[in-house]
Amino acid sequence: MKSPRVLNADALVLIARRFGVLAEPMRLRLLHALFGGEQSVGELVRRTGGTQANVSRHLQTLAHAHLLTRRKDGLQVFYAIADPSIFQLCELVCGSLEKQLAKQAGVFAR
Amino acid sequence: MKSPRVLNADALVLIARRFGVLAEPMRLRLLHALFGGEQSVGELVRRTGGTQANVSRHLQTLAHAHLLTRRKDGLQVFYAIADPSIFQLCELVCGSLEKQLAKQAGVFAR
DNA sequence: AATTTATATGAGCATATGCTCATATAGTAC
DNA sequence: GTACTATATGAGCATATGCTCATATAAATT
Repeated sequence: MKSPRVLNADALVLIARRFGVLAEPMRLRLLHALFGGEQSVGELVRRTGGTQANVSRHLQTLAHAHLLTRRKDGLQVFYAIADPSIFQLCELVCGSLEKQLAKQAGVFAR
Repeated sequence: MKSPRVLNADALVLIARRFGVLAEPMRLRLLHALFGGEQSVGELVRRTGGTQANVSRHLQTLAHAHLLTRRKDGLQVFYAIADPSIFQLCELVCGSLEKQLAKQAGVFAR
């Protein structure tokens, strides 16, 4: 175990923003769809069932946060996961939630 | 590496909520203050410099999300970190942000 | 019971966020 | 050039979120 970080106000704002970017189901949906690799916007629209405008906006949000890379090829734009820590982040949160829900379920399961 | 999870819409909403809880500087401040162990509300008010009302609200939010435990003793209420995955979560995000900022700094540092 | 202390909460305001529709931009094909 | 396709974006609305002030609740003290 490392000693805990000391965090100043600015750092906390940055961290909060990062979490905020991950705090939308559609953005998580997009990240999830990109787990398998680079996809075009159109492909992501099809996969997620969102509107083109909305998907485009969320992709921008993710890209501005440096969680996605953007590559333009002709008419299409391809996005891909830029920050592999996303995978671990999702694993951590999913694991924690699963444990929590299992515990809650246990209250009834006797 | 484990194979990536399959996530349905409900799961994504839960995960998004969890991230949302972490997406406020004051809540991160409170978690950070609790890294060293259980604290009373009053103590947390002093440490964070927030108002009593605001700190109390944020603590509730964190407790409702099962990230904090609540223990009442006489007049005081003590909160503590309930989910140790928080530590790893913060480490991950901090590490990722540091890397990102270092890269951005490098653009100028030549 | 009345007073004091610690915490929680209702109400209201201000700001942020997400969504949609329509339109703009940029690249391709003719 | 014109027409077409893929993506981005401005505007406006609806909802969510956070903050503060005042007040409520709950426990301890006298």
